Amino acid sequence: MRKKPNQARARATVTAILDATAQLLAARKEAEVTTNRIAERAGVSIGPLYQYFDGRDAVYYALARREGERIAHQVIECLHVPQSEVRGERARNIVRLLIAYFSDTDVIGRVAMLRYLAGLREGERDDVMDIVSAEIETLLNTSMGGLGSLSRVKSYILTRSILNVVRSAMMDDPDMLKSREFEDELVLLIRGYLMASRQSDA
Amino acid sequence: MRKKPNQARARATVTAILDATAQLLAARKEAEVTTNRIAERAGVSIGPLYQYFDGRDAVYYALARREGERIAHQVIECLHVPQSEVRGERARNIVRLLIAYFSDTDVIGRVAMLRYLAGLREGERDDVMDIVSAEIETLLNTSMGGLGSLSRVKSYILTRSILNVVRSAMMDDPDMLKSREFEDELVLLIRGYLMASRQSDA
DNA sequence: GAATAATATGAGTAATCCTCAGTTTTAAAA
DNA sequence: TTTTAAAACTGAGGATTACTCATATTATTC
Repeated sequence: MRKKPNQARARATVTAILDATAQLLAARKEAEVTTNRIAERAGVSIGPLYQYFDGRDAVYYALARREGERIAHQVIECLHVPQSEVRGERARNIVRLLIAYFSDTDVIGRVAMLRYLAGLREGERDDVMDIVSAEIETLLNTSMGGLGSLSRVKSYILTRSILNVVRSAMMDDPDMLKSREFEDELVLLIRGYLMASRQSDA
Repeated sequence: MRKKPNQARARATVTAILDATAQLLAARKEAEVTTNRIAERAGVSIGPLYQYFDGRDAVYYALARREGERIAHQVIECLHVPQSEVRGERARNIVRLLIAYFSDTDVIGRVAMLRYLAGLREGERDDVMDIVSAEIETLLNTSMGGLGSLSRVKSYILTRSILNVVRSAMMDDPDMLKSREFEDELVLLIRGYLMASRQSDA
C-alpha cells in the first residue's frame, strides 16, 4: 500500500474501493474491471485509488488478503475447539470449511483470490498463511499427544497442500469439489501425512 | 488460440513469440512486458501476435502450457521406469524432478507458469495435468500390486497437492524448497496418503 | 504461371493507466 | 471560535498500451 489512510474518511475510502472491486469481479469479466470503474462504483474519484494502491493488481492483492484473513480466522477458530469435543473430526471440520468457502465463488473476488494464492506479486511475503501455519504448529505440538511434533516445514506442507488442492478443484471441477468423496480424500491426505510423520520419527 | 498456424513460417512465428515472452518475463518485471515488445523481440510485427493469440494473457497461458507439457512428459517418463529398479524411490524421483524444475526460476516464464497453475483463464480446462493424473492412475492401478487402486479423485489430489506445494514454496521460500527436509516431507506426504488409502479400503 | 489462400506489416485508433495542480475536508493549535 | 496546516479528494488530460485493419508479401494450388 502506497500511503496509509489515517483519518476515518480515508479508511472508509479504502474499504469502499475493496468492496467495489469484489462486486465488479463477481459480476464482470476480469478484463472489464478497470481502475476508473472501481473508483466510480466506490463513489470516489480515481485519485485516491492511486494514493492508496500501486495499481489495479495491488487492489486485487489487498482484497484477497482481506479475504484470506477472514478465512484464516475461521480456521484458527476450528483449531481451538477442544479436541475432546470433536474426537478426531477436527481435520474434517477444517476441510469442510475450506470447501464451503471455495464453493461460494461469487462472494469473493475470485480472480483476486487466485492471484493472492498464486503469490503473483513480486517480493512480498505472505504472512497471513504463516499465521495459520504457526497456529497449527503450536497447537499440534502442545495440546495433542501422540501425533508427533510438527516442524515448520511440516505445517507449511500441510496447510498449503490442502488449501491449494481445494483452490485448484474450484477452477478445474467445481462438482468434484462439492462431492463427499473429495472431502473424504482430503481428510485422508491429512491423516496419512500425520501418521506417516509419526512413524518416521520412531 | 485465435487462428491455427498452418504453414511452417507461421508455426515458427508462434514459437518465436513464446520464446520472446519467456525471455522478457525472465529478464524484466511483468508490467514492463508489453505485446509490442514481445513482437519486437520475436522479430515480427504486432499483427501476427493478435492473429494467433487473444491477447497478452493468452500468450502467457500458451507459454506456460508448453512448459507444463514438458515437465509432464518428464514426470511420465519417471513413472514408466520399472518399479523393481527404483524400489520405492519413484515418489522421491518425481519430487526431486519438480523441485529442480521450480528451483530454476529464470528459465521458465515464472509469471506465466503461475497464471497457468492458478487456472486464471476463465472457462478453459487444463488437460495437460489431466494427462499426468490419468497416467498415474493407470500405472498405479495396473502395475503396482498392494497399493490399492487410485480413483480419479485420488490421483487428482495426489498430483495437485505435490505440484502446488512446490509452486507455493518457490514463491514463499526458495531456500526451504531446496532443502533436504522439504524433499523428505513431500515424499512422506505421498507415502502417507497412499498408505492411508490402502488402510481405508480394507 | 495465374489465381488463390495464408501470413506479415505497421500506422493509427481506442482504451486504460496514472499523474498532479487545484479544491475541499478534517484535525490541531492558538 | 478562528486560524493554520495537514490530510484527503477531484477530475481533466498526458502517457502508455492494447488492439485493428487496409495493404503488402509470401506460399500453395491447379
